[in-house]
Amino acid sequence: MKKPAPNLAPRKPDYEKALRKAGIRVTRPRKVILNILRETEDHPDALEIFRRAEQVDKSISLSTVYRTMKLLEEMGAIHRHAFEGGPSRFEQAGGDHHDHLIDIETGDVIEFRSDRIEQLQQEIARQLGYDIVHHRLELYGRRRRAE
Amino acid sequence: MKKPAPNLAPRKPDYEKALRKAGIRVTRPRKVILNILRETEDHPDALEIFRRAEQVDKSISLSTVYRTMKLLEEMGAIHRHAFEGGPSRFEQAGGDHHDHLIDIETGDVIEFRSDRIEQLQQEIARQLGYDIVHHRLELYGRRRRAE
DNA sequence: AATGCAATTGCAAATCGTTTGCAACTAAGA
DNA sequence: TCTTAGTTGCAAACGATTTGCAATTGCATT
Ligand SMILES: [Mn+2]
Ligand SMILES: [Mn+2]
Ligand SMILES: [Zn+2]
Ligand SMILES: [Zn+2]
Repeated sequence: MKKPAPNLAPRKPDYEKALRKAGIRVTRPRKVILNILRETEDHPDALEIFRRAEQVDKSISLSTVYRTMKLLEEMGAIHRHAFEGGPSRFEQAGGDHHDHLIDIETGDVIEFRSDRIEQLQQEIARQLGYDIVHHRLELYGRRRRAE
Repeated sequence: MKKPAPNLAPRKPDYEKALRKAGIRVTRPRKVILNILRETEDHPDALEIFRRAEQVDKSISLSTVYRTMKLLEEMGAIHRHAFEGGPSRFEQAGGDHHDHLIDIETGDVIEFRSDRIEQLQQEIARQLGYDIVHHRLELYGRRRRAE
């Protein structure tokens, strides 16, 4: 008797299945990196992913992390963010689209979504004779002092 | 409706006066670079500014261009844009605030302004408990094919 | 299970845009 | 003119990322 997997938690896409489907080998380093990405809730950079990967498999190299990130990005499995001043940071794709507010003091990244803004962007591009392929909206701010 | 065309074209501020006022020396290389920035209508990168500067003064170095750009940025005289995939590009400050649409095929940069979006950003940040210090809105698109 | 081979790896070296150390030069006030 | 701190050009250093290459490995094939 097979038990249907409970599907309550936020969606955790099966990257390995996607890789195989794309004819890409599922190697040990990729498994490790994939697991890290599946579990993480934040926006780690390549070095941070590398550090977490090391703890699982001492032999993984930073090059492979970079190569894997690029591969996953091209597959559409992750998004790359080039926030001001720092290295690229990643997050798994698959969730709803959102933009980011970066706390310039702590570096914290807060996600938000505004359908109004998304729609206005569309209208602006259209008026200029363009179709938007993708966009980038980042708010850099500091916590408002409670007074 | 956003109709009235904003004054996106910057005036021609007197940078040299501003520099002297800030106790910064007005040297030959700086004069050359400043003139280029005052005249340009586009968003050149450091290398492009260097090339244009060379034509006026053969002895100028790329380092000095970079140093000058950083100086002017810190003074608030120019804005630096880190569009996707390329080196930083600059434009003189002083015009009205605007954001950019980048033609992903030609690299063209089109300026636009949406007070509605600006205001929505404010509201979003406020709701999240933040004050916006600055932001970045870039639309990447391709020209809609007229058929 | 053993074979064959292209895909993938770790490593080091290379790349790119940008910054920096330093000795020579120079703007600008006295 | 003198003085000196600010500025320069040059080359080397930089940080993030990419790449060449020989060794290794996934996996389709026997
Ligand atoms: Mn996010
Ligand atoms: Mn502009
Ligand atoms: Zn968005
Ligand atoms: Zn704006």
